[in-house]
Amino acid sequence: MERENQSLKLNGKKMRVTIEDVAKKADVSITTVSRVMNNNYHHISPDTKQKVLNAIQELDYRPNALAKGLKQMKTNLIGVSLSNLQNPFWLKVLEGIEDACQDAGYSLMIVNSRDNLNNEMENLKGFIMRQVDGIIINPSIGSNPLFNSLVSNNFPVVFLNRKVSDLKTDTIEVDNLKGVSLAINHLVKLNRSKIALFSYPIDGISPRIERVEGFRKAMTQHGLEVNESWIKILDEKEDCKIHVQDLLQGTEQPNAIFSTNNMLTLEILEALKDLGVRVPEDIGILGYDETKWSKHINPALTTIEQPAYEMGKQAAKRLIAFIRSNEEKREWQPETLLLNPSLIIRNSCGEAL
Amino acid sequence: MERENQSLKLNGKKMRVTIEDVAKKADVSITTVSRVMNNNYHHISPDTKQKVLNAIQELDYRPNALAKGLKQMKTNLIGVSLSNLQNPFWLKVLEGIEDACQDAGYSLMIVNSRDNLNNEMENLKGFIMRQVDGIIINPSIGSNPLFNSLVSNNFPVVFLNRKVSDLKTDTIEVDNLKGVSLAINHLVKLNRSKIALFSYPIDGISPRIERVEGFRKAMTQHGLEVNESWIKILDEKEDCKIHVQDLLQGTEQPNAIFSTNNMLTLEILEALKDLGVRVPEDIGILGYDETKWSKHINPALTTIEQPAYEMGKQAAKRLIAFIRSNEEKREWQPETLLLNPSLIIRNSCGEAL
DNA sequence: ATGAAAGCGCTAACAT
DNA sequence: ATGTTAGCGCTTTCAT
Repeated sequence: MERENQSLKLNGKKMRVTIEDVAKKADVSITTVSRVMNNNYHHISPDTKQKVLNAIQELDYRPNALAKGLKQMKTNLIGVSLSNLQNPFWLKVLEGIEDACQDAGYSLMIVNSRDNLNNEMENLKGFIMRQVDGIIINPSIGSNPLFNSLVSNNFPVVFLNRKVSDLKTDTIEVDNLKGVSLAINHLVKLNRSKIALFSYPIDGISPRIERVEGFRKAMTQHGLEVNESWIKILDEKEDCKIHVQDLLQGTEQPNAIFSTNNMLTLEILEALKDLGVRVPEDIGILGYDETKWSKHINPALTTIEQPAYEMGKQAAKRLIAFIRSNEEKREWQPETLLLNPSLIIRNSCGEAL
Repeated sequence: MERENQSLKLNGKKMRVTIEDVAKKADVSITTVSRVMNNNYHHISPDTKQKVLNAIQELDYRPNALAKGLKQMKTNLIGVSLSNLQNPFWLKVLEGIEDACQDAGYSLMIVNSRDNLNNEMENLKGFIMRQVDGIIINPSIGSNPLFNSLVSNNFPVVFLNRKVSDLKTDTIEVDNLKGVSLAINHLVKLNRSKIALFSYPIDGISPRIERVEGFRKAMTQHGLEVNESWIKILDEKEDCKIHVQDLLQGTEQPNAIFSTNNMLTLEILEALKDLGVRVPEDIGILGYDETKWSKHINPALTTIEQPAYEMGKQAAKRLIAFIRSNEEKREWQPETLLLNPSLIIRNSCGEAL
């Protein structure tokens, strides 16, 4: 084959500069080039080092990560699989992941499974084939059979937010029971104890389970009764207005709505506005997750804040420790980290009334 | 080396199943395995094919994409570099990119340069080293010296939204002049012709330039005068309230604000609220970009919508065509695609008054 | 219809 | 201090 003009443009096609080209230019062996790049092992004379550095610069050489990864069985790539990138909460998480990974020299491969199990499986397979060093995953709906195989193979995975039953894994969660309790306490304190709850379908998703369960628990603790018909579970595609309407047509009416999801909160607010119901005069609303817009909507939203950035940061740190531990053939003990939510008080529950 | 128990778990360490393992299990050559995987070339007897398929399944084999990519000089990976993932506009774009790429069998490597030139350069270098087949980039602030080298090497790149001067490239843009004209027409029609403009720093960013220039142009066309002190340029870290205050303290006051960025709009709205200025009674506001929250803020925002999803989709399609063209050693003619914005009328400009 | 072998670009023993 | 060489796991030419 035409082993020669490798480093020339072939009819306008991109040239690829390889380590060999650098070696030739610097008049050293490729090993030497490799060594100065990774400033590895044995001392190298300042002279040759400089020669190599010059050659690299002149040729604008960039090592082929595929070759390097193939050889080293390590890619410095971390796969991040998120269930729903549209939700700004996850972008905050992502920022935490990004920062922690950048510090440690890892790049990210981010995929969006859009709460679809099939997408998630395809994405994970892609990660595996691309030989990522580890995976951070916010599981989508449904139980993914691949999780089991990953975990039992001791592959570095950290789960985010949603617990995966039966698996002993690293998981970063936010204390949902506490979050809900914060919310209900606040409402009760404001004499808004006739509380309705809105949630997207539970579908076995742990935070959703915990928020609804936590709701019952918190209500009970306050000696309050839970009106089952005030627990509204609805699909993302469903018309929220119908449920809100239904809620307001009962014999008795709630004086507060606890929305367990930030996107859902927007839907509820719109329905309320359409129906001419005033917030917070007629009904209070308390949301989950702080967002860019929380304080700008009308009225400014009282909400449970989750430490999203921190969550991402911790997940990445944990994963990287996991990866290192595997590299050094040490044992790894999975752990669950529970972060604390907090309450941001604004005006949507009638605080200023 | 212990070439044997390759496919066994080494003290809990993940096993790697290779093509060789499959070949052995199916009692064929690795070539044959490769062939059935890629159902390539020569016919293979149904018998052997089935044997191989079985072996693959039993071993849960997944080909190593690094090795494959190294050999084929092709990764089926597309790098996406965005200037600001926090802005929901870009997530919509991303969705379009995702859909188009998935259809064509490409995976994405998404990075967030956070409007920082250094990050952007590092991210691009990472793309190159990882041998992505092409890059979609929304340039961050500043001129990136790498662009030149990419483009002149005929490397498949598509630019999004921001034009890169002097380079003959594929670029997908939205017609900013038209967008601004839509906005100003609307305002004038509502007798809100004393218009102030808010923008983030121009910094040579083409859509910002065009929106401000377009503003002047549109005003002139309506025979309106541009009050220079009403053109407010401010940094993301700056306190927006000061500028709003300043605006309201002049001898003459605007009756409308045209905000050229969706994040900025939230800031302005907050400042206005803090200052006790009513929207739209005292002043109207018209924003750029439609978002999830646009209709939920108070009052519902009248805004210029950009076809974000379409933008992403077109960019990806264009890039993939570029890649294919290179693979087939055909000539490629870069083009600029100009998409159309539209006006979404709600209540923030006093439409209902 | 199937297989042997070269080689993609790199790193890491193992020389010297 | 530097070089030689054997792979990493795959695809692809060339044999058979």
